[in-house]
Formats: sequence, structure tokens, C-alpha cells
Amino acid sequence: MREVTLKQIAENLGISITTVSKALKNYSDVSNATKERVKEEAKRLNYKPNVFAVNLRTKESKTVGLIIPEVVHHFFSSVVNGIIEQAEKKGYLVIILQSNESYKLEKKQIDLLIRKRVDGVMISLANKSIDIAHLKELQSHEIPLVMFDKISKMVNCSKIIINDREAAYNATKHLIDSGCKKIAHFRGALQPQNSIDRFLGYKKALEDHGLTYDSSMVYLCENVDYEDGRNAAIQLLKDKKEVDGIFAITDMAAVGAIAVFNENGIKVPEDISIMGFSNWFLSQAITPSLSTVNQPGFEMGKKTFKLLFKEMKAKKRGIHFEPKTVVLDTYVIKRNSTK
Amino acid sequence: MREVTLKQIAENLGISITTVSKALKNYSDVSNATKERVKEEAKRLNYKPNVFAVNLRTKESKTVGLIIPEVVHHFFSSVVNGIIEQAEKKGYLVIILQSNESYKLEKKQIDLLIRKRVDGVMISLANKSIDIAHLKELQSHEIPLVMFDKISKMVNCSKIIINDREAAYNATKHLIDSGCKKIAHFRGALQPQNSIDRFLGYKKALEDHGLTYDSSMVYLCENVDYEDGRNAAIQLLKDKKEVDGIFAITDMAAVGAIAVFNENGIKVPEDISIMGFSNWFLSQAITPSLSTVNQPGFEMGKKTFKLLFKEMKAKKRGIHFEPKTVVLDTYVIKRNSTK
DNA sequence: TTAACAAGCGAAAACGTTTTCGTAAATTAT
DNA sequence: ATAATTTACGAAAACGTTTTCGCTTGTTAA
Repeated sequence: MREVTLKQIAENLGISITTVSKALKNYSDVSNATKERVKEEAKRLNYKPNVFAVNLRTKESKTVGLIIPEVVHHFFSSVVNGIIEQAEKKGYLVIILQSNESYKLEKKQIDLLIRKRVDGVMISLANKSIDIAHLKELQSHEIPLVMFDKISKMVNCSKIIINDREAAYNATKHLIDSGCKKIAHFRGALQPQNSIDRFLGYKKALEDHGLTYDSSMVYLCENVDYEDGRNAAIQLLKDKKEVDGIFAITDMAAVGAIAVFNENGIKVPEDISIMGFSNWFLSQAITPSLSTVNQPGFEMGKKTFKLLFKEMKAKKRGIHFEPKTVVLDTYVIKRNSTK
Repeated sequence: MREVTLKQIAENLGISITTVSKALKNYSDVSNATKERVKEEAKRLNYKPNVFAVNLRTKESKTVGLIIPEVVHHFFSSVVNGIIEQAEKKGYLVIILQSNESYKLEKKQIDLLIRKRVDGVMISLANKSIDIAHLKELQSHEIPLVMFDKISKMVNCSKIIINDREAAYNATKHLIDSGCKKIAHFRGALQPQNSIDRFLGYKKALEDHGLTYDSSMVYLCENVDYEDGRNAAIQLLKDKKEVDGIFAITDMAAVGAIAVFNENGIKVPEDISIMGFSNWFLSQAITPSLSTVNQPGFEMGKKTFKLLFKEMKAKKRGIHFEPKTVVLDTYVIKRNSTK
């Protein structure tokens, strides 16, 4: 049973391959009668164009690449969801790669995508990605690039982000408004822009509201996960700081902290208020439910692909595309971990 | 700036395209001297083979498809993680599609993957997939197929599963061993095999240990999520059943139930023991931490790709591959939601 | 009546690789 | 010395499309 090709159809109908190809693509120099005959035969034989040949001819793969730090992560999987949904609508498939927060791996995967000749790339940077040579390399191949969430200001491309600084400011302000005077911050690693921005938002909020910033109130959560949150909370208890509020860089870290306080008979929010970040879907399921900042992952994914699509389309038509930066809205969600 | 091709290299070196191609692939009928010259020039020009042409010629894409019910799901994202890691090691890229638990979408996506001429497909079925015509279609195109987790016995292909029935049996037995006499079950939808198997394991465990099975003790959780777990628990309270143990089909449902009991002053595990299923990574973070059954997602992903790889290799060599079914181990994890 | 034009179709090149087969030169065996 | 074999290379076909350009017809305008 051979694969059915244009040639096959052409022979069956006694016409040329050219005409068959044109008929299927509704070229105007094919008569309606022939078009119908061709389409019917194509359907009868269950013809499916050989994408390998189409790719070679048209020089596009109708495939895009996506690189994220980790797949097993609620926020990123939400983004993935938004991206593949939107991509499928436009007839694109998505190849997903994981950098595991490693620069070396990220570099390797960019190279993989270049070799694969994807039509575009979306990326959220690994924490350890200082160098951006690999992204420049990508751009030198004229492959459209869009960055989201964890971006680098050094790369000239479209970006979809939230205003981390403002969001963190509002989160901290929420703690202040609810009466907190001594607010600690569980911050993320030192490199990532969003970790820096959230820290700055926290600091600015304190300063704007007459609270003095104290660097000893800032605890480092390198991996911003549950375990880090636990450790930071334990350290905070050891330090015997007078703290009545914590702004944690992620919901996971916040949940870890809550667990430690629960175990030690410290009441949340009576003794200490806790604010998370991301609105992870189960932050409402823990006890007490977690106040947090909504971070719209699904929306970010949709928007990211949409922008990439526009850029790919512009490139195909040979017109210049000026990179855009889109800032998505966030808002504070008050639950029971704050007063 | 033109793309660099074999032709380019050949012209630079004054030799034929054939020889260049062979040199890069270490054919034995090219002298070492020429090989070195070619490789050096290739490196100098940063030559990258045009995959479109390679695909067309070799009839393979070095790409595999993966269809899962949902991306935003801890278990599935763990599987994805295992799959893409393993695939990358073997030089394959992974296209991920989401069926959203819809048969229609699943069918459409199988069709997409056929058109894309992927070298193999991995799938975990949507709940509503009764019909398997689309999978037969896939197989008629001689595309290797491996199913995992949510499988259909009607399809003759390799499968990676856990023994849901046995795992559920052990989970229920754990409740019985800890002294529970009246054990309810929060079951999943009626179609999926693993939902059926977990129910059967629960039932068998009761019967084997002198407890009578009572169908009114079985609550339906269609989507097996947090909300469903809450609703089932609320219904159970309304029913005023004398229940001292619950075996929930997923950790999510279990967590939902715990939340309801917490809110109603019912003590877990003193008043009622709760057993989950999956070992979702934060089931140890809630209060009380959740006893559950470990479901090895990452391992399942790795194993799934490995098996697919074997089958693809066999196909390439034209040798028959006999489908295998691999059953992965599970074990009960005792935490604080059971006595 | 001839010139101009439109409609409908096909030949052929091109995309860049892989692989089969042929052949000339160099080497070894007789 | 010739015959047999090995070594190293290249011509050319093939993979299945897309698209340009040219060639017939038949139709309309002058």
C-alpha cells in the first residue's frame, strides 16, 4: 500500500501534477470542473500532503519551539496550556523543551530548535542565564523570538510580562494596610529579573509608607519552592525576629512557611500575616487559605503565541516588525492568611 | 547571507556533493584526508543540515507526538517531564497536544500528528474516548503507538500502566488495617479503565476482609478534582453516613474532602481517615499530611518513551515488534490522614 | 480578417539531502 | 606481465511538493 501523492491523483485523472497541486490550492487558472474532479479524487484516496516536501519547498515547518525552566510547575503549565491552545487554532504545533534552570541546557535547546528550523521560538529564561549569546544566535538566523515572564532586557524582542515590581508593591501594601508593621520578605535568587523586581516592589512599598527597610528581614529562597519556604520560616523563628507579616515570592514558599507556623503553634494571620504570589490554584485549599497576587499564566501563554504569530506573519510578508512589550494586569486576592 | 549547504562546501573544496555528504557521515569510501577537510570546512561555515530535506529523503522526522488529557496536572506534567528528558537523550523532539478530555479533540489531534508524519505517538486517553477508530487509523499508517496510564484494552499496542486495582486494594487495606470499618469511596467517572479498576480494588479489599460492600458508600467525582472532593464530602455529611474512612480516587479529591472536614470540625484522622491516590507533591504540605499511593509519573514517562523508541527502531529495521505491557510498582505512603 | 487577449493546462526547475551504481586509478595477487 | 581487487570519488536519481513560465486553444476587439 503506497502513500498517495499528487502524482497518484494526476495519473488517475490523466492530468498533470501541476494542475492537481493548483486545483487543491484553488488557483485561479484551473477550471472549476477540474478542481472538483481533483478534490473528489483526493478525498476518495484520503490524500494527505507530504509535509516533508511542503516544508522543504516553502521553507517553513508550521512548528514553533517553547523553552521553559520546568514543566512540572503550575504557572508554567498554565502558560503551556494557553500557548498550545492558541497555536493549534492557527495551525501550528508546539515543541516543548525544558531548561531545568540551566544555561547550558538552554543553549543546547536553542541550537536544537535552530537545527529543527522551527518558525518561531518562545522562551522563559532559566535563572542562571546571564549570557544571551544563544538568543542572539537565534535571531541571527532570523527566527522570530518572544520572551515571557522571565525575560532579559538585553535582548531586542517582544516580551510578555507582568509588572512584578508593581504587583509586589501592591502585595506588600496589602500587608501594610491590614496593619503589619514589621514585614519580612522571602525573596528569590539574585539573578532573575522578576526576583529582583519583586524585591524592589517590596522595598519601595515599605519606604512609601514610613516603614524602614531592614536587609536582615530579607530571606533568600533560591528555588522559591515549598522546602525553601519552610527553611526560611524556620530560620526566621530561630532569629527571633519581631515579624508580623511576610511577603513570599511564590505561593509555594508561602505555603511552606504556613506549614512551619502551623507546626509551631503560631497563628496565621493573628500572629503573622502571609502573602503569596501567583495564585496557584490550590492556594485556596490550604488552611488558612492564602492571600496572594494573581499571575495570569493562561492569558500570558495566549498572548505570547499571538504576538509570535504576528511576527512570523510579518516576516513571511517581508515587512518589518517592531518588537512590543505587553504588560498583563495583576491584582491582589485577599483570603485568610492576611487580616 | 545564504544558508550554507552541502553544495556550498563542495564548491569551496572543489569536490562533489556526494563526497561531502559521505564524509560528514563517515562513509568508508571517503579517505581520511578528505573527511578532515570536509569536516573542517563544515565547522568553519557553521553548517547545519537542512532537516526538511533530510526528513523528505529519510522519511522520518525525529519527532514524536504526545497527547494527554490536560497539561495543567501534576501527574501528567511529571510524565511529560520523563518523556521529553528521555526523548532528548535519543535525539527526538516532542510535540505536545492536549485533548481536554474530549474524544473529538483527541481524534483531531491524532489526525494532526499523522499529517505531521511524526515517527511515533504516545497517548493517555481522554475519559470520553470510547471509540478507538482514530487509533486504528494511526496504526494503519504504521506509526508506532504506546499508551500509558489511561489505556484501552481494545488497542493492540504497548502499554505502560500501574496495577490500579492492586494499588487501590492496598490503599483500602491500609485503611482496614488501621481499624476502619465503614469505608466510603470517592470514585471517578464511569468510563475510564483506571477509574473502574480502582473501584474494583476497593470493593475486593472490603470483601476479602469481611466488610460488606455498600453501593451507597460510593460517591461519584466526575472530574476527580478538588471541587469534586469537596462536593462529595459535603454530600456525605448530609447523608449522615457512619463513615470512618474514605478512599479517594485522587489526592485532589482527598484534599477537597479534608478541607470540608476541617471546616466542619471533623477531625482527620481521629474521626475519619482519608486515603488519597497519586502522591501529588504537595500532599505532604497540607494539614494533616495525606496518606496516599505513590504513582510514579516521571518513571512512567521515561518508560513510555523508551518502549516507543524500541518499537520505532524495530520498525526502521523492518523487524516485527511484539507489543509489551509494563506494570510499574506502586506503594502505600502513610502520613497523618490515616491512623 | 487579423491582432490582441484570456482561459486552461503542463513542462520543468527548484528545495537539499541520501544512496545506488559506475568508473578510474592504485594496489595486490598470479 | 596481466588479472583481480581495493580505494576513492562522482553522476544522477529520488523524495513530493510549489511555482514560474510558456504553450495551446478559443474568444473578443479592431
